[in-house]
Amino acid sequence: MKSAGIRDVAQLAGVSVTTVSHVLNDTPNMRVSVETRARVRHAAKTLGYGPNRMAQALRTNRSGLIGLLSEEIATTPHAGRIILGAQNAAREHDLTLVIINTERDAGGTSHRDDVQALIDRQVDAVLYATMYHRSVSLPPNLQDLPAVLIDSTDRAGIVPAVVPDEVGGAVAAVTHLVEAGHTRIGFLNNDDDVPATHLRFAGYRQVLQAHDIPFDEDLVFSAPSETLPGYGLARELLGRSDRPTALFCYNDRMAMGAYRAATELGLEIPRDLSIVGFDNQELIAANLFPGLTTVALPHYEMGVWAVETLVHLLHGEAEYRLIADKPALLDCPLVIRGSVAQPRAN
Amino acid sequence: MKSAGIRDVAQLAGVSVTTVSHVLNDTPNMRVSVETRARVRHAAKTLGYGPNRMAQALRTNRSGLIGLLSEEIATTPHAGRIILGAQNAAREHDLTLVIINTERDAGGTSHRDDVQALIDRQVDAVLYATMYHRSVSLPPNLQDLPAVLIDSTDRAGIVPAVVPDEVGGAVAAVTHLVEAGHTRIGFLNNDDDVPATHLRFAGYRQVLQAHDIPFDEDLVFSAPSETLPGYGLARELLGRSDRPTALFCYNDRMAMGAYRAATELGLEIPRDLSIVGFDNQELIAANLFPGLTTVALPHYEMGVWAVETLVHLLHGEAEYRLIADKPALLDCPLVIRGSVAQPRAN
DNA sequence: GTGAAAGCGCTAACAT
DNA sequence: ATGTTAGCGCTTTCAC
Repeated sequence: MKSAGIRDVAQLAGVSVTTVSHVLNDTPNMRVSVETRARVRHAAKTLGYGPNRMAQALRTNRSGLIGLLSEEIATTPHAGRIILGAQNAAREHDLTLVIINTERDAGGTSHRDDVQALIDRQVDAVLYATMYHRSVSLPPNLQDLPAVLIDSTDRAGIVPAVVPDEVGGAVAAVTHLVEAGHTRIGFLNNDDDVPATHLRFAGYRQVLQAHDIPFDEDLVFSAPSETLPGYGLARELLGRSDRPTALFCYNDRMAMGAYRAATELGLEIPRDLSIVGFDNQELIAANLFPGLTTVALPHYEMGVWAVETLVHLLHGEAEYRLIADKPALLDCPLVIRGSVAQPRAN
Repeated sequence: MKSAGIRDVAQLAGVSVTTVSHVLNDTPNMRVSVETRARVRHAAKTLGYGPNRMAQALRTNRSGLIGLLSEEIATTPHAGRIILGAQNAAREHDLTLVIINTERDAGGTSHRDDVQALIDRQVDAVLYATMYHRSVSLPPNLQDLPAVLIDSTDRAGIVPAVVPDEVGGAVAAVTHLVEAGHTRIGFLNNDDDVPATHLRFAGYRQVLQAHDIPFDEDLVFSAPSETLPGYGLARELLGRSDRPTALFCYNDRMAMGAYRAATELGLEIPRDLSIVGFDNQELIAANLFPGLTTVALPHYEMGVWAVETLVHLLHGEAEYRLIADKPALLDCPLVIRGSVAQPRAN
């Protein structure tokens, strides 16, 4: 049994397909009597009618599909949260998400081809998500379509973008430490030249300054943002006689390294050393002991924001064209677990 | 400028739309001269022609969309790997993946509704993925469509399914330990009544038996498969005077707990204690020190397998209807890092 | 307040 | 070897 079509509904309701279409689409200023509407709605429900999206798409030239071009879906749970947010928001607007994975930093025309694949599939718009916050130059054919960037900014400043409020997150983290009573706060930073490196550092300095704590450059170390380098840095920093009482780490992996260093040095967390991380990677943060207090990245929220913005763009709301100017900043909330306490009285 | 249609190509090539359609679709036993074909192809390329998928779908009643219904996309990286595999395989067959997230164990008709949402969107088939290996009963409306289960089996045995070869993975893990010289091997098992619990245990016993190592039930402990319970179990098992020289852990999180227990007891891994995990959660396994030797779950491969099977199903290849009988088992390879060594000579 | 009919871009049965 | 044409299921203009 093939599923019901609009004419089946029309027939059952004893009206024309036109009327059915009007009623079911709530066509603005249609003129259909209340009883007729009820009859049509009832007939549709009885038959379990749902419109054929392909026919609709063909006719209206709107597929209802939105493409999500994402880097490295597989590597981190972050992509999952973006997808989830985007997909939930899409459903609200009766849009469907189609996903294409793309290589990071793939050479040549790879991204161009991925965008093309999406265009070939008649997507109405595209979401372009990178796996860490950075500045990108977009494939030229992305210009043909409404688009929104997630977790990166358009080098050319044309496409609206949404990124985490890195500074705000770092401020929240370091403030938390300061409010617990710490004044000697080490910072284990990333050494890549990416926005997060500079912005989290800026947040760190900002808090010190706000609390009149002198900035001490001997407390700031940089290395690749992995567990092992984090460990190495922490060993060094914590081995000193004037060791800091707290550590702010660029990310949870570095914090994991710091945990190990602390353990080896006989420092108990949080009694002897407070630590806060960044990224809120559940697998790490929730499974360390004690649980790592860290800053969450708003991946879910960025997914939602991006779809909402796309919807506005699709509706042609002019003001949204302008928001490309400045990327939207989304809150990075602090997630408190058990790795922060007052510094030990000396 | 709206994109070229088939008649533009026809006009440019000086042929009819039929011919263009035949040529571009490589329609079986069409009769078109070689020169004409070339002319058509060239015209298509010149115009940058790509068929309108919506029109195609409407006409052929095949959308080229396949729905992936996945639980908890956001929670683990596992979903990402399934998506990636499925998406790569889909692209090979010119299929597009549309993703819907669904709640785990959602009550009532929720899964039914999710499947319906996919059907409403004219997907040709659906992939149904759960986040851990188990047996499920499927929403009734899934029967209307070709479907394949990923990481779970159909209680009713109707739908083809693919799951990890848990026994094989456990065998590989424990064999690795035995071959390193261990004979007292503890097992930290999950205490949930899920297939993996029983199958990994079966693999463990199987290896012991194959090597004439007597099974000692005092070496097997169960608890929820989290870090903290893993820690507790390991403390207990390793605190004994006749402690095992190696631990096989149900998953990497429990192994992470075991690492902590070992550290606290002054046991150095792998010198004093060898550990093997399961799941290969990179974030944990690669970031522990030393790196955790563990067993990888074939999520990517299951995604690929599922799409390939779906394609066969869609082509109506009868034999594939039968494979629902027995779920396909995919290899769980051992990933060797640094947590296994010979037992220390006494 | 309602309906007839054109047509979105394509495929495929049927002519020629 | 190539062309004509109906029609997929819907929206929308226009007529009544």
